[in-house]
Amino acid sequence: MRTTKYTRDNMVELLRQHGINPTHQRIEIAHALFSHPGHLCADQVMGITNAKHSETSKATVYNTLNLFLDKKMIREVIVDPSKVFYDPNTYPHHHFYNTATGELTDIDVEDIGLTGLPQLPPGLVTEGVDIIVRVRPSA
Amino acid sequence: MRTTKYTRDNMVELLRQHGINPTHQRIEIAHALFSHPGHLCADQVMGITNAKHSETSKATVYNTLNLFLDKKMIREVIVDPSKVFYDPNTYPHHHFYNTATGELTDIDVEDIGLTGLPQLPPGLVTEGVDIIVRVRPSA
DNA sequence: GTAAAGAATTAGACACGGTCCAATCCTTTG
DNA sequence: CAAAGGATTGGACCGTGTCTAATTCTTTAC
Ligand SMILES: [Mn+2]
Ligand SMILES: [Mn+2]
Ligand SMILES: [Zn+2]
Ligand SMILES: [Zn+2]
Repeated sequence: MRTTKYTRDNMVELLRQHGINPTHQRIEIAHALFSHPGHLCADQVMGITNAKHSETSKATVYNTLNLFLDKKMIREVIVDPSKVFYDPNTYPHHHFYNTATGELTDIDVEDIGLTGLPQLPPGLVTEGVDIIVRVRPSA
Repeated sequence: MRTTKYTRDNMVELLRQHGINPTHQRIEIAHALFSHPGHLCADQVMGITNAKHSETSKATVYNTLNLFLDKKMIREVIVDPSKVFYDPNTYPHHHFYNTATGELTDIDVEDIGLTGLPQLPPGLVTEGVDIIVRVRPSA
């Protein structure tokens, strides 16, 4: 569990740790992602970032999210055919996905045991394993 | 393992079994899905269906795929943020996803052991569990 | 401090998967 | 055959995401 305060200063630090030049917009976007409980889509990031003063364009939001992904400062979660979710938690973990509300919830990887994955064909390596438990309201 | 021959007649049968009125277009689309080794996207379905004589519109392709999903004659696989894959294999199974080529490969569910999923919050039921192993060429 | 170079941001056009709609066509039934 | 309901259709439309050329901001060089 992370217990850091998500101040602008800490965001600058975090960006530098990932080799990213901290600009106004990048700091704001990082802050939006890390200070909100996980799993925002680009749209929401833009909304939060521009809530007070509109200062970050759509192009920059996407540029920046893709830069963060590239530098592995965040990861993406693909569960909805119509949009990507961005996840500030890069520690290995899995997800519940509420298909009714669109809500994503983390599942700690410690709890999970996964066995019996077949051997990979030669010439391939595993990039990651995603487990998605699709859930919905019971009645 | 299914060993059926995917004749038009068998497609008609299959459609009826799922309570779907078998029309020309639906038979062709079902045939495209079931006679090709799994995991086509809408685009490919349309290409195959219209390969000889163009006779099925984009609207009908999407209508029909969504109808098949509704009736659980096929399932969808969401791994690529830009398009949905349609899977004629509705028997529970998981997937390798080659992020370089976009190729999807089935993993038999028999082989897999998965333990330690946390209790669901009350009022929720599990719809399904998807395990996606993302792989890429090794060097 | 100023000028030039490089990095980042921007508006808006664009691409593309997917949905919607009103018009047409097909099939069934009486 | 006529009427009704079901299915299909072209094309407009929508939302996410990318691209581009112009602008602005930051860094470096003098
Ligand atoms: Mn992307
Ligand atoms: Mn869909
Ligand atoms: Zn997460
Ligand atoms: Zn499959």
